[in-house]
Formats: sequence, C-alpha cells, structure tokens
Amino acid sequence: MIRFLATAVSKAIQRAAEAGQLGSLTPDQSVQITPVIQIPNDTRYGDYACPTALSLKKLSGMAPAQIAQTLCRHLHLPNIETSVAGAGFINFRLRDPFLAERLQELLSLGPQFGKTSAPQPERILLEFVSANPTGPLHVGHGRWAAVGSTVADLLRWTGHQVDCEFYINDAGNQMQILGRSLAVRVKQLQGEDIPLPEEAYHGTYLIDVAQRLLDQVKAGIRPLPTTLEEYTDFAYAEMLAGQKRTLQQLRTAFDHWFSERRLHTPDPETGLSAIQHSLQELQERGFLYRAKAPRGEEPKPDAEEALYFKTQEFGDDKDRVVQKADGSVTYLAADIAYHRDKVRRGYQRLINILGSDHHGYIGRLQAAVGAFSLDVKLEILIGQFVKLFKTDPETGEKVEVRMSKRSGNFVSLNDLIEDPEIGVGVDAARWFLLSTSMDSPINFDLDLAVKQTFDNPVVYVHYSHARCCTLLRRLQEEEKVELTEKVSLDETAKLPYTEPEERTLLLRLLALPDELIAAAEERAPQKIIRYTEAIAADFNKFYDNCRILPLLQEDPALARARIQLVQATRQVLFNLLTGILRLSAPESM
RNA sequence: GGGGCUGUGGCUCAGAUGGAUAGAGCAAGCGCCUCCUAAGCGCUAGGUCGGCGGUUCGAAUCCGCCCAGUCCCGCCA
Repeated sequence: MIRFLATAVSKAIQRAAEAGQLGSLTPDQSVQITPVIQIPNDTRYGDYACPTALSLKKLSGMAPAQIAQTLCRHLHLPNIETSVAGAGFINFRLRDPFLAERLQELLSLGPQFGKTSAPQPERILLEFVSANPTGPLHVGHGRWAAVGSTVADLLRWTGHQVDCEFYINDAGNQMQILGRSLAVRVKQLQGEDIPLPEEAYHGTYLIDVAQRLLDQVKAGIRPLPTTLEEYTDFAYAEMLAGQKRTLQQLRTAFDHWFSERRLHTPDPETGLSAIQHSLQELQERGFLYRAKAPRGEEPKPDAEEALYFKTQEFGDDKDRVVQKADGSVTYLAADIAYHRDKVRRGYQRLINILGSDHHGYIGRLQAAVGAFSLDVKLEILIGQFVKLFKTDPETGEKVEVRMSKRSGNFVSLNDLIEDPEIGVGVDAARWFLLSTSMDSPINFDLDLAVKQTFDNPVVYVHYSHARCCTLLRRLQEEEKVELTEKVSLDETAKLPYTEPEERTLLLRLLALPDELIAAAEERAPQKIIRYTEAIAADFNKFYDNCRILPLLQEDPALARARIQLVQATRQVLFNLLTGILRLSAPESM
C-alpha cells in the first residue's frame, strides 16, 4: 500500500514538473524525489498521509498547500479520496470498493498474504550466532538466533533468497583447553583429586559430558580416550550437538554449518589450505606487506617483521597482521579465507550479525570482502548484549550478573527456555528476545517476575488468535454458517460496517505487506512484534464491540462482513506467528 | 585518550528515517460478564523525550558541545 501510494505520488510529481506547474522544480529534479507515505496518528486526517509537499517548498519556491493541490490534480487513484490539509499534507482515504478488493485479496491469498516481490531481489547469506563449540549457548546467543532467523524470514517474505549460516569457531587453542578441561573432569569423576586449571572451562556442564563419556566407556561403546585430541573431539561433538539441539528448540534453522577447521586443512591437490590460498591472492592483488609496524606507526624497539593486510583502504583505523613473526596465521587470516569463500559462492549480499564487542572488526571484515570483490555488499549488524541482573536482598540494589563461560557463571539459553525457576518457554523466549531493538541492551532481572512479564504479551496475542479460531469453529459447527471468502458490497458500493473498530482492524490487517517490507528493510524484527500486538489490541476491541452471533438472523450481510474480518484476523495472526516470528498459534486456550 | 551503542511516565521498552495532540506493556486507582473466551474492554493518574546551544515553516528524531551508563580499541580466538 505504502509502496503503491509512494509511486503514485512520485509519478504525480514528475507529471506536474513536466507540465511546469511546480515552479522552479525541474523534471530532472522531480525524478530524484522519493515521497514519504505515513499513517497519521490521528485517523481523522485519513488512512495515509504524505507530507512531501512540505519539503518541496524550497525546490519549487511555492507554498506547500499549493504544491499539494497541484499534486492532487495529477494523482489518478480510483477509489481513493485525496485531500489537502494543514500546511500542505496530502491525505488519502481508501474508499470501500478499494478496501473490499484488498480484503478479497487477503482472504484468497490466505497463507501467502504478506508476501511481496523485491524491486531488486538478492541472493543473501546471513551469518549469525557463530559460537565457539566450547559450551552451551547463553542467552546472548539466543538473541542473535531469534533475530537472525526472523530477519531471514522477513527477507524471504519480501522477495529475497536467503541462506542462513553458522560459522563454527572450532580452531585455535580454545579447543585444546576444552579437551584438557574434559580430561580433568573425567579424572575427577574417577576419584582423582586434581584441580581444574585456571584457564580451563569451569562450567559444570563439562561434568555432565565427562559422565556421559564414562557411561559410554562402561557400556563398551568407546574406549577411554588416551590422547588430548580424543578428549577434544568428544567434547567438541557433544558441545556442537547440544548447541544444535538448543537452536532447533528455539526454532532457528541453519542451511549451512561452516567449520573454521576446514579453512586450515590443506587441499590434497595443491597442498595449500584455504587460508594460504587467500593470502596468496591478497599478495597478488597487492594488499599485503611485510613490516615491523602498521603503516603510519613507529615500530617498537623489539618489534619483529610480520605480514600486514591493508585493511585501512577499507575504512579500518589501521592495518592488521595476518601472519605473525613466527609464521603462524592470526584469527583474521581465517576470517579472510572465510569471507573469500562466501564471495566465491556467488552471493550478492552478505549479512553478519555480531555482538557489540565486535564493532571494532567492521573495518577488517569489510576489507576481507572488499579485497576480493567490488560488487558483493557486506552488511554488518551490531547488536547489544543481554544483561542479567539480580536484586541484592540486603541493599535492594540491582547488581549485574556477569556472564562468562570460563567461570561457568551464566544463564544458558536452555535455562531461559525451560529452567523451572526462570524458564519462560520457547514462545515467550523468542518474543522477549525479539521485542527490543538490536541497538538497545536487553536488561533481564532474574529476581523480578520476568516470567509473567514476558509471558503476558505472548498470551495476549495467542488469546486473540484462539478467540478467532473458537468463534469461527462455533459458527461452523453450531450455527452451521458456511464461511465464504467472497467479499461483497451493498447496492451503494459500501461495506456494511457500522462501527469504527471494524475499519480500524481492517486497515491494520491490510498493512501486513507494508509492515513486512519496512521491518525487512530495516532488519528490525521488533517492528513485527509491535505490529502483532497492535493487531491483537484492535481485534479485542472489535470483538468486544462488534458481536456476530446476535446478527446472524437480524442482519446477515453485516454478520458475514464481520465474520470475514475474523477470518482475516486469524489469517494475518497465523502468518505472523508461524511464518515470521516462529511462535505457536494455538486454536483454543 | 579514541570509537560504537544507549539515555523517553515508578519499572521494561516502542516511536515507520524531520511532520499534525509523544505511545504500549507491567505496576497503581476506578468501572464493565443475562450477551461469540473477563487470559478481555473502557476510564483516571503519571512526561521540561539526559543537559545546553544550533539548523527551519516544524526536532524525541539532524548537527555541535557537555553529562551519565555500557561495550570495544592484541602479532587472543
């Protein structure tokens, strides 16, 4: 709808400019203007409004109200009433035949309603979560999982092709530490009195893993590991499987699981690893140099020569080392190889969702993509963390609980979902993780009645959906009403509605495609949360004010029109709940 | 010291890219079931949108400075 009105206004501006009716605004300039269409907060003004005439004042040298009048004359919108109000707003009011047509469209498209095609469809690779396989996922990972999966769905609904990818950080010495930690836990279970080294993973989850390992040994499934490598492999497999389970539980699906190790493994044909290939290519393209310090910096007295990547050319604040003085490669080298791989897989856009602690990495990642392709766009979404608080029983003050895998002091994603004390279930967990803009941290007080607080809005929406279902079921089964999808107008081309709640609800439901487009373009799932809540609120007001059963005999036309609103509400809520937010949609409560 | 993000009713947060009278949910108070689910609806109360200045017809939104919170600034991964 918004896109439709925006193009209509855009064309009107062009036509008016070509006719020389917009003062000093030239036709060339007129093409550049992208009109703003918004929903006024006071519906008396209209269903949609366009303030663009106001901003054209300078370019045209005309009074905004006059511009608006001119544009109205060039707008040819059947069944939409246009008017000029205030300082120069163009207000649009959708007439009943138009609304009926849209409602008809909604009902016949059903589960497909809301899908749009993109002006420029893209093949997109969306990377998110990408945790180390060294422990259970924590609540913070859950945030990226919920946001990532929803952004992916939003992009798909708006006409893009999206693959979701999890980059498994399974290389580096953290994996050895994991193996060593497990070995100690096993020995402890066998009765040896040895302490866990300081740098080990202290979380109690490794005790469970150790127990499972011993159980398997006892059952003769496998021998007790004899090398560190075997311990590492067992722990790795267990951790990864656990993470996959949790993500699946959170209804987050990945198309690819990309192992970092793969980048370090030499290709049997060339004998070179993907990392070595990448560095070679960077070398050939002139992006590497050997020095004792990055360009523009004085080397420290004891500095040795290392291999630097010119990340500065891509907006980084200084060049970065890819190969250390001792010949080993840095973590960035793996990232370079990884992003080279992404580029070579033919995507037009890469989107990475990262935590705010990674904001300093934007420059080097842009370099890792930019050095290999000028066309592939890399978009990095930085999100703030989930912070946990506890209320100190003595002082009554809120204290932050530090999450750390090393110390074992963290709330896992599983806890949030199913812990008897703080667990809120999958639906409320997803809702909670999606409801706040990524730019804001989520503050989560473990002692407050968070369970109810986050449960409540989900229940509200579920309740509305269930009300629709129950009502429709009752109409069919008890009242023997045949549901129809055919929308009809009366002899004066009016919809039979009588109450303001009906129109408000209808307009809200018809906005689904617009809402999905806006949320997808801004990568802002929280907008869908707000929108879903708004539908539920509009529906409950309608439900309270506009009864149906008493009308079945008295006013069948109105009853039917209201039933269609219920059908439409059920459909839109269903599409949002199951298709975008990945929540359940209960049919009764 | 430099940078990212944040600062909006008592609490948790929205605010559609600068628009018409700043919104929800919890918490508080009052009212509404003879009537399709009261897990609901209506009403009341609560705000100098962190502060100061600027840009213009118009600012919570853009710019500058300041204050506060938070995260980052490795030849770690």
